[in-house]
Amino acid sequence: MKLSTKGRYGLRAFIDLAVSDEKGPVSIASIAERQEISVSYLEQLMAKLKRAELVQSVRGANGGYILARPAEEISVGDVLRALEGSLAPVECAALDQNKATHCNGSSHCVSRIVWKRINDSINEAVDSIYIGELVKESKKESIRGE
Amino acid sequence: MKLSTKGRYGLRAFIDLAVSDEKGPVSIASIAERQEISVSYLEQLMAKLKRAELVQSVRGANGGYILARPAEEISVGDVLRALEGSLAPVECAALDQNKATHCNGSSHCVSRIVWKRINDSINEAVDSIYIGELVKESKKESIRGE
DNA sequence: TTAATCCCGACTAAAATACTGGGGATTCAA
DNA sequence: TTGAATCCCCAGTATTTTAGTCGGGATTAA
Repeated sequence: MKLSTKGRYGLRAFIDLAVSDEKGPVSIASIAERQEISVSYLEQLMAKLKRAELVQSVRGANGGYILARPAEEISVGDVLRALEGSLAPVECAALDQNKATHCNGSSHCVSRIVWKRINDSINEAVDSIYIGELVKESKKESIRGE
Repeated sequence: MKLSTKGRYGLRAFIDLAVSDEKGPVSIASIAERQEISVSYLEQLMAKLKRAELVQSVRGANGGYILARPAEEISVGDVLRALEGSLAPVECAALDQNKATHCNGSSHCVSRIVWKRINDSINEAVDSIYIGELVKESKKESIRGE
């Protein structure tokens, strides 16, 4: 049940970007340096975030990435799903109750009740935290000099 | 963020066992057949469940496995953790706030707030469902002939 | 025109997952 | 007392996924 480095690095990178967003485009190179992630790997992560329309890119010299929407309107769930795909612990948990194909030939799969509950609770957790909050938190800490 | 087959098959197997528990020891072979899991793979899963003292084994002919405690007292969390290890989405989420080594050299890791929240919500979900409930659900359905 | 950027696809190494197989130990029952 | 039905344990292996690397191209500000 581990989150991959896509999600882990990607969220860190996104927060980093959001913190500096107001100062204009933030380059991959600068994020990579601060967050100690390789540039080429980070490129792939940013591409996913762009495809999901969470960031916009600015090409050419002095370019970089900016948020596509205010940080207050982007949830952690948006970011993680863009990076990881569905966060469902098991495929069928994300599907509609009726359309779900039954797991094994026989009978309705009882454990699906469990997968559904886990799925819902994960989504509720990530969709209730917004990047804006994390940015605030992050700025608070850098003032304290941590 | 996917659960591995250990957790998926293992929970199914556990529920299967719990449903038949009252009729005496349930053999791996019979669970494997009903749940369409290979015998040797299932052996490994049962070994984990035994180590976690969730089931007891009865060796020899007519042997098999029985629950170590009533199904009402075993949570889905107990079973999944026995099979999968920690369900934390990221290592540090499970650690104590203070003892946690900081993720990268600099500063306190803000995204840890997120990992912690996800971790808590997963655990709350799995620890609030008991195998007993799933057994009841399962019996209900087989009566209805599903 | 050049340097700083993003962009893209292909490749690869390492790790994790999902098994398979063989032989041994126990115990019931004929 | 023997044999079949069990659990038990460990080692091997194929496949898939992850986590990256690499090389070259397109765009744009200065």
